[in-house]
Amino acid sequence: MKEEVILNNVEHRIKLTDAEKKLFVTYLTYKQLKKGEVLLSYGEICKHQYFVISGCLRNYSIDEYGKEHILMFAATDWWTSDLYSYITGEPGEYIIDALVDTEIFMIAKEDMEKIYEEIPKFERFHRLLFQNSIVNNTRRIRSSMSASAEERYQAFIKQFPNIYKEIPLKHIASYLGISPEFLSKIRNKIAHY
Amino acid sequence: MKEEVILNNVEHRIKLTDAEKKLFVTYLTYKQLKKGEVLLSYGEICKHQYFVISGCLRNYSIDEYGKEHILMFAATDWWTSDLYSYITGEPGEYIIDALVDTEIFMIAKEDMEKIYEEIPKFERFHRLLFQNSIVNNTRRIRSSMSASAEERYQAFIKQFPNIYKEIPLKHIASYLGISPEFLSKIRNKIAHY
DNA sequence: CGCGACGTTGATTTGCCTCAACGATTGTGG
DNA sequence: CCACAATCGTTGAGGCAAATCAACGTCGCG
Repeated sequence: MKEEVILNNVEHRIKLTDAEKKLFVTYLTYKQLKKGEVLLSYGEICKHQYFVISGCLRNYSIDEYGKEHILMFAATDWWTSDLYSYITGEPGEYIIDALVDTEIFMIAKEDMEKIYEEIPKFERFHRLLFQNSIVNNTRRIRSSMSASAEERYQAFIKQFPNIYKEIPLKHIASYLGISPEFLSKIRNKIAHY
Repeated sequence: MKEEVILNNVEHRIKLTDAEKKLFVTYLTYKQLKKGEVLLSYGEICKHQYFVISGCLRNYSIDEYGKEHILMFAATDWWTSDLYSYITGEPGEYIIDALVDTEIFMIAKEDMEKIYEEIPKFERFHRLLFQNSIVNNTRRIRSSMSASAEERYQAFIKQFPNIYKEIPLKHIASYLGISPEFLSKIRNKIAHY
């Protein structure tokens, strides 16, 4: 059951009664995305939190020269969103699309507010989820300041051993903040020790 | 009153009754730091959240070559901590010290847990605080990938118009992830249009 | 006063980018 | 099922942003 995946994810952080589980799943919207399909487009106001059941999403922005910069990937069992737009209600500058065929659950913001009221434990859930995000972001900021491109690539492979085999190299380069050509050279160098 | 500064900060996000305010302030520990004094040293387990009443803290790591990288500044009305160590209970890799004479409130982790129990609204408070952190981190990650050093410096001045005049240039360079020499050159260039 | 921390400036080096060309693979329409 | 296009990864030449190294002037402070 798809609902079990998301319930497991939630219950990893907070305990729910059967009644709460039942209530929670009523707020979920299931959606399938084809490879390449856009979930949130540029300038759109982000009104949902997304949970990936299977597949992989990417969350990226486009700079003034038209270059893409991937902020995060979201594979199975991950949450994603454009939190800035979601919080402020202003148009977002991030795009979310599917790198492969993907299944997700969506929760609308107004439903999320209801959930906070009806099951206050979810405040805690999100606090914990966000704490975790901050730790990851911190690690990323740190490595972008102190590590070379090669070191960052090695760290990426360690952190996402599944993702890096399944998606095009250019996306990894975009996530690492380097050019695809240069990543190719790094890879070649690593292969020859 | 110093307590008013922190209560204002909290009430900016959640409403508290007088009883709750009274209870909350009993958990606060006041502390004064001299310029250069270390609040959290390398390898220490971070057991507190820190709130700056006046002055300025910096939160930084040291890489394998001995170079410092500033993760964040915390000036008046800001919270800081080593969230990774705080959450996991493992030794931290960040150092927090005072850039100028500084006054803070500290809240111990075990007291924070009590506060969550006694005033559940604080779960919400921290969720909101952390959401905000994520938005800031996201902005920083994005700009480190798509903006030049000069652009980042300009953005820094805009974002922290007070801080940048009061602390040594080398700290700003460290925050921006560039060398002090290069920042000096950027500054010079800007001064001549 | 003299020392250490800081900011500046110039010369040189380097990590990574851009551009361009080329095979290999994948996808698509006829 | 083939032909062609599009996408992708690789490789090399040349360029640029920023680092490193070194020397020097200034200032605050013990």
